[in-house]
Amino acid sequence: MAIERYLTIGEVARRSGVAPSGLRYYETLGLISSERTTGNQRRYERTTLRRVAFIRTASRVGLTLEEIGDALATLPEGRTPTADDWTGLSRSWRPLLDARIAAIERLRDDLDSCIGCGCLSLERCVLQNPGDRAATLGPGARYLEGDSPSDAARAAGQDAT
Amino acid sequence: MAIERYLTIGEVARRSGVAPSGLRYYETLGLISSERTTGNQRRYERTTLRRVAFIRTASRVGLTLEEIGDALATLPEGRTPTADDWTGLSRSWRPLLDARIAAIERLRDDLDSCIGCGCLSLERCVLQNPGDRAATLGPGARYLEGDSPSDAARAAGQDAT
DNA sequence: GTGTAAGTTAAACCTCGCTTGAGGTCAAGA
DNA sequence: TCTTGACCTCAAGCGAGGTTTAACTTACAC
Repeated sequence: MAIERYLTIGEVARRSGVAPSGLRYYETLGLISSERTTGNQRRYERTTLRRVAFIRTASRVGLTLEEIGDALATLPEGRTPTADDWTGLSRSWRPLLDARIAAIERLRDDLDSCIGCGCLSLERCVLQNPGDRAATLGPGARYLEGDSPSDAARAAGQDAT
Repeated sequence: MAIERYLTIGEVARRSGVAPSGLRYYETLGLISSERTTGNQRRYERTTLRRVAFIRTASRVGLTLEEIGDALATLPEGRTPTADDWTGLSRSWRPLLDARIAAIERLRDDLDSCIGCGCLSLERCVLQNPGDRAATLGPGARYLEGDSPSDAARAAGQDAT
């Protein structure tokens, strides 16, 4: 049937919106793979575009590339993933997205209630005790997940006028 | 008036959940400030706790420390911020939070619709466009985030080179 | 008055998610 | 054939958001 047209790194870059350097980086992490021409240039299968789309999508939601790699590792080796393969994988992110939405909504509502009281105090303000640390949005904020629970408990219990 | 009890960096760290190193870092960025003892040790006003709470909260939502600094700069210099000061500041984050929630919801819903077909093309299903017509529509799924200028620039650069 | 926990600085180091640069090769059109 | 642009590798750099380390000094309880 149709010729299996391989894509150059530049083509994948243009179509996926990820720079060539980014694609090479993904490859070093094992997130994508490529064939090589006799001249050592990368050639990508078309399914790579879907794979990259998935990586970008998950990345935007705040997942680390390592987590994404773990998820991608569940796709079958040695054959082109079917729609069902992708469906299962997509579905697996759903609860995570829901959790993230819920967390940020809670944050907004809490902030809303703080507008009512003007407090932002550590004693009363729910903001100081986010129920869902995993709901952090950026790489930066995630560093704080290492905070010990005792820290949070102590902070919550202290007066902070 | 009650004695104005100043707090050591350790106390602020314990109560806020931010490590001393983090507090010093915030200070270098101008997000918080401190008095010094004759022995050069930092002493914080109690309002610093609120300030730090605000910084952490905003940071969790994905704002950069620079953006947070800009917001904090609107607080009055030279006097303890009142509840009203804080209220105004909190209110100013509301649209931002709403926007973030909307973005993630959209991501989730798009992903959801893809579960139906398993494509993950998000904009135009590749499975339904065997000729990869989606490729002609420009860089991939990035539109979901609202196409930041840097993304657009990078994509454009790719096309140009 | 002394031991030690807590504080100080500057600078180096860390993770993440890439980009940039140097130095060189490959592929395709005029 | 020549030229040009796209590609290669490897190493270093960036920016955000901090932490760690080294080499001290201070504060305070006993």
